[in-house]
Amino acid sequence: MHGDFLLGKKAAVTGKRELLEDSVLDERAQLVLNSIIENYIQSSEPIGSRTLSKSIGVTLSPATIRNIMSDLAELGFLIQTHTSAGRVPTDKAYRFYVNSLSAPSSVPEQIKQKITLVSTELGMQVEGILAEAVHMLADLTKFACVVSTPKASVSRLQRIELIKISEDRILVILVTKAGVVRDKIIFVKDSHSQDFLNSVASFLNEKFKNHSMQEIREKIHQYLVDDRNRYHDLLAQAVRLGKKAFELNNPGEMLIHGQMNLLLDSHFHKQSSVRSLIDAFDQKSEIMKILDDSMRQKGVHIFIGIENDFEQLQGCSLIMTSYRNNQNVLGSIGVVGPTSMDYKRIISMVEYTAKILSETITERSYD
Amino acid sequence: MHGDFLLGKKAAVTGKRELLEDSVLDERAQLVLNSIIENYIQSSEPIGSRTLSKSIGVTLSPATIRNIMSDLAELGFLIQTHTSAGRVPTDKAYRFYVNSLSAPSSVPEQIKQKITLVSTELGMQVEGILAEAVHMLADLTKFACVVSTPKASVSRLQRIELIKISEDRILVILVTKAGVVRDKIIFVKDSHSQDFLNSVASFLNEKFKNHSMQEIREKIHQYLVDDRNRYHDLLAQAVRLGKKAFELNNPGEMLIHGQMNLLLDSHFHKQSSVRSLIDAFDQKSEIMKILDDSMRQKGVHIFIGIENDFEQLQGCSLIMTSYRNNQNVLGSIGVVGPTSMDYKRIISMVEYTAKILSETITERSYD
DNA sequence: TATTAGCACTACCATCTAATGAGTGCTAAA
DNA sequence: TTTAGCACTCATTAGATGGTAGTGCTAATA
Repeated sequence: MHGDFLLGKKAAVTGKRELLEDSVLDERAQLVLNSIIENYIQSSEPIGSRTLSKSIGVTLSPATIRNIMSDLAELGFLIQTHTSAGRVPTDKAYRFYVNSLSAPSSVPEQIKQKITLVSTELGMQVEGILAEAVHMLADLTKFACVVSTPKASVSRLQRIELIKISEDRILVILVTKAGVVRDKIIFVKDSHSQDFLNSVASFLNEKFKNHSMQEIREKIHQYLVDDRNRYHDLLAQAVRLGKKAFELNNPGEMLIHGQMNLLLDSHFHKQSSVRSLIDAFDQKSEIMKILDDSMRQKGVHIFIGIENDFEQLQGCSLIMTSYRNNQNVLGSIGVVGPTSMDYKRIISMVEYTAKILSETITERSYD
Repeated sequence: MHGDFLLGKKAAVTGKRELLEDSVLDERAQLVLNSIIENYIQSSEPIGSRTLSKSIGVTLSPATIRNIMSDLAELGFLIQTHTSAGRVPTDKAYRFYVNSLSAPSSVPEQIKQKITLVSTELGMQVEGILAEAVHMLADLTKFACVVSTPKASVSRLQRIELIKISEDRILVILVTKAGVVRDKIIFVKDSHSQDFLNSVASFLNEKFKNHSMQEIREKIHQYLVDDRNRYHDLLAQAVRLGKKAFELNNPGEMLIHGQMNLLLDSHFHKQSSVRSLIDAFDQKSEIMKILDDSMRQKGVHIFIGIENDFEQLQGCSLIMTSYRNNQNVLGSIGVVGPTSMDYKRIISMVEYTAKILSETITERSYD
């Protein structure tokens, strides 16, 4: 009865025990737990036995529910903020809830209409489309939203240009099939004429067009370990410049939007873990790592609270998935929100947005 | 005795009346006013007569100070939040205060050491340097910080590349002397071979290198209004493609950092004008306009609260100045903070940062 | 045996009250 | 012109209070 969604790292490790406990929960306990979670997602207020007894479908007296709740609390699914308060779901409860979602619910037609990327019409590049997507998803979910720009290493070369900037600097421009333009400067010892650079560039273009950056790096490495003297000067130079040009040095970028939404969110507003979240966003690298990881496997990835390796994110949940063109997985997009978010809704939105994003980028790829 | 800083728009309009009132304030009143302002900048709490009587250098009894305060309130320099509270400076008071700052105070050596841009070392491009600058300034001031990327229109062409993407799409890459790489896609009716595009590009490069985008647009316009038939086919095509390629369409970008700082700032925390500020940042266009404006005139530009044309910014103050390379003014950088910010300190920091930024970018310009 | 009703108990929350204190304005004296 | 003194205002704080939503436990019930 488990869902399609992959487990977060921590959850995956403790998978067996959870399974065990899942089966320990009888049907009624599951009903109560899910009901509490859904109520809490709506209201952000602790749920009491009386409230639940009314809102739940089946007729169960508050007392009965209290007993069940007490059991659930003992199993670690619920906690009380204080003695006489209602119960609140734990991260473990959310994990249980998410796993029990059988299929990703479809996005309501009304929302679907809002998820469209219009920037296609303008002569907009990939980065512009990503910016629009991240903007839209943040507005729609009212949480923070992140997207990683296409990894250079996986995408294929469309064209390389070498432009002489000064005696010792060359501007390298890489255009990938995915529609991303990357530029960087390399430093050289010997001065080259622009004409020479043009020859080198056209050599590299001829040789490496349509190859992935990864492949190109490997091939160049090959050339270099081969006895260099066999090649004439142009080739040797081309290879040497090429090595520098294709070195991956930019760690990949990431766009964020909607951090402010989190600050205004009632749930974060109460518990003031905001500060650490802000730091997490400023630091970027950790979130980048998570985005990278979720590129590697298919499907939607969910990290709930404590499951996050990065401590400062342990107060919230992340929902991530990858986007692609027709050739490669390019990057990932996702949402950062409170652990008490409406998983069903957000998951479907992230999924659908990634789908639309993939389609849009595929259209604009240079193939 | 007025300072070097330009007045904000509103203030410039009402300049005469202010001058009049300035002279109405006798020396003692000025002392009291400045003292209140500086106290308030420190504490963010309304200042009472007794407190002031102690902290002020001269010996003046609370009663006397009360009389002076009462006058200042009548002139619109102070307000009370409620009957029995101390006095708080108005925007008008800040304007008076800022105008009375004789010279920009120098940045403490300790801070100067923190204001350095290290990204130069890496093969980092202009945008990276700007990102670092905005980051640093935000961290230093603990407010929000904005910077506009170099305007394409003012900077000079280093090189243009045309790359065939598909039958009807051409990727245009513009490299400017300022070190900015811009790319965009243009759509064409007739298909061209890459060889043909190369000829066109080399023609445009030869013809327009070192000219500003503005000039280039004008020249192309000239060609077009001349009788086209006089030119042979290549030229005609080149001009037509050039027109599209050099059309300015990207409205200019802007980088923001440190919005979060504002949310945590005690002063904004109290009065909840935060929401509108967030909107202002999301909307970008209005802030962009202010950045643009402050490119046009030299010096530091200060907009205090109500002086801002954009309503949602009327709860805060902006301090802006331009940065440049050795050829042109490229863009501007500045800080957005509460009206009760420490103007002296912030102004000097913005100024110094802009200076360092200009130097760094000049070093990296392609001349 | 599982469920439910009843009851005592707990802790939060909003409301009220009174006391405190920082501040003002005004008037009269120096 | 400056200052001291006094009455007054209003925000803030601390206690006290009643109400409410919740729990756990026990005994009765189906």
